[in-house]
Amino acid sequence: MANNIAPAPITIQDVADLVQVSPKTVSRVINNEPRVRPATRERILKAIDELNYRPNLNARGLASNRSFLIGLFCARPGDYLSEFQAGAVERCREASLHLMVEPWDVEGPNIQKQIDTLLGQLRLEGVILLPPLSDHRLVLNKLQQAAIPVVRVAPQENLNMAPSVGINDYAAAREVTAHFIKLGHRRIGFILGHPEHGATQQRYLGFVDEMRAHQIPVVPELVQTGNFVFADGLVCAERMLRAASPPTAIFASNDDMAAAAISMARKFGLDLPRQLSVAGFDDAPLATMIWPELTTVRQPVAAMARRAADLIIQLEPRRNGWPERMPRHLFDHELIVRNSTARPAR
Amino acid sequence: MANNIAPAPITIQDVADLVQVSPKTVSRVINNEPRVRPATRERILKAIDELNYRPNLNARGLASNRSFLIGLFCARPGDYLSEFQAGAVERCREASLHLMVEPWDVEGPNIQKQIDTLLGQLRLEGVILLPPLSDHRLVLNKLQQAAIPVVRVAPQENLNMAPSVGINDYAAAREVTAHFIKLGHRRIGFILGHPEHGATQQRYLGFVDEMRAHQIPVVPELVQTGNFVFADGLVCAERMLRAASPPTAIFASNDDMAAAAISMARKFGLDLPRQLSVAGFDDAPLATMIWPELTTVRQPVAAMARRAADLIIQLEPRRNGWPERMPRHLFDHELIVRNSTARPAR
DNA sequence: GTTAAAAGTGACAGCGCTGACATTTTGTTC
DNA sequence: GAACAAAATGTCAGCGCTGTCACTTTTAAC
Repeated sequence: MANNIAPAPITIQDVADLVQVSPKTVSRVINNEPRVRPATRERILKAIDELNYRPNLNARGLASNRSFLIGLFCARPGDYLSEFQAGAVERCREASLHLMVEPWDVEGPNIQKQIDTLLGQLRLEGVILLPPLSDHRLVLNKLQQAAIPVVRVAPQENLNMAPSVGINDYAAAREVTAHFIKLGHRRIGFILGHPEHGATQQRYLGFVDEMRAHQIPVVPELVQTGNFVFADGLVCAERMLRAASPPTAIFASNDDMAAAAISMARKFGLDLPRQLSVAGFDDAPLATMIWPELTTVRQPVAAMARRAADLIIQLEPRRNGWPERMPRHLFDHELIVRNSTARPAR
Repeated sequence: MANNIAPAPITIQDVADLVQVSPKTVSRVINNEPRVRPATRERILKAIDELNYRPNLNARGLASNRSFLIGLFCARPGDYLSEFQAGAVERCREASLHLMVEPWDVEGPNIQKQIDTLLGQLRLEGVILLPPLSDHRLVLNKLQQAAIPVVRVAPQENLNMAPSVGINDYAAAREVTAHFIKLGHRRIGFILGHPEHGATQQRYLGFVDEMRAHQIPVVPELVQTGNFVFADGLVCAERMLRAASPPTAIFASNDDMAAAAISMARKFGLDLPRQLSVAGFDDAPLATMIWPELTTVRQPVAAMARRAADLIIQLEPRRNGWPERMPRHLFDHELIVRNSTARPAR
């Protein structure tokens, strides 16, 4: 194997020498500081390009006590993560930051240790918290103590601890419910998500309120709790379908569980969507991979991710303190009607 | 908002002072170097723990010209990525390294720039290449020039440029094909994956060879190329089903496309699996979320990821040069038979 | 007990950059 | 064209750690 010698790395001094200025001036250009004559800036930029100079992040970080790292904390990987990640990375790049993804074991006892290590070693410049971490008190407190900018994604409570991004889950859930009702459904089942997940409460609330608004009773038997995973959806759906008076429609808190409901309905030999309408939430890729295709709610995940990263980047410069108000950035959702929902059979 | 003062960070000097040794000795302990009296090591370890000292990565990196960063390069996020990521991160943590995920635009013209930035700025200590990047000459060359350890995941060609992890796609594909044949299928369609993706060739070869071994002709009309995505699967399946003499079975190179084949078959009003058997590859979560559930091949993705990270870590210490032989780490796959495959209708 | 080798420890410079502050240059005003 | 302010640039130390090499102590050998 060839044993290529690493070429002598180019330093800020090399650039300074070439342009005949002090390293400090080059530094100013790199960091986009003002007070550099446009002509000088031009020459330096040119030299940087010519020499193909790349500042050493370690040196930069050591001298300025930065890390150029933003964390994306999440409980477990999933589709949502992938998409979110892509959006966040993109934005980070523009600010020449880097994104590191740290899957966490939320349940485990060593979350404390994990957080200490990450904050101590990495000195992250900001952290994006995906649910259910968005509402994890311990994590939030630690982060606040360390004075690290945080953005919470789809948080449950409005803790006024950090800005957040999300959609109006409540309104979206009302829309889906209204869609069912308009089709003529009255016995509507609901599958709740993970109890600690931000969206869970809001989506359920939206469902209940819309039902109430139409004076339709919410039957306890037809409200089941899943964990946002397919397997749980199966169980929940089965319970409902076995009920003395089964639902004509099921509203699941996410697409995985909705797919499970469809799968279970098929096992019960139901004709879909005639005998059972199902709606999900998220518009995951899965939604159009099953038959019938899912009626669901689309979230602009990538846009939300970009904003989240952006907020960190914006927040970051003023190290001392959060803005007084904690803005909740709400994005527009979209009800996507496909053929998993239809008028109920007579 | 509370404006917590960042506590004065603890440095190596603090530890040294407490134990009454030189910083260098503490450094030796941190880096697991030999030539430290066990008793001294003990005392230092204790002090580190007491003070809750965390070495500053930037300083460490600057002084020793390291970065403690491993890259995971991928073309676009997906389920496979999530799972892989989790496995790799886990292993990296054990070696107190960090994983950063960099989604790349493979097609784009600026891949060159991206790579330069990443290597120049981040000075990654190693890179794991996910397909189709595993076979990307430009990327591989750059990485080799920079003398950065690389592990290729599921590579197409055995370039002898870096160790790799993967399964025996060829053998697995033969097994799936044999399964079809044993059930009594003769007209079997095949949906190829992304042409640059490592597994594509091998899987197709396995299919062809097994067909040949049974003297069953491979009908050109029934071999279609997709891109590993659902939408392409639809198109490929439609073409086959429209053929003068349509297949009784379709073998798709991955689960997404298999799901598409099922979806399309349904649109043709076929009774599944009686009138059409379908098999996929990967055992994605999707495989059990559709009906009928997919017969497919399971890869031990998480284990492969761990190994990949491990290889980087192993490779890393001896900076000068690759091992002579480029080991291909092959993992055991598993044929998972579910109900998407059955005897063909008479 | 002497001696050489090996093991253990320390002194010190410097990695590449930026913060704080000093100095020089330019622009503006009368 | 002085006098001053503002803008532009430079000087220099030091961020926290490790590499190198020098030094001291222990061990082993005779």
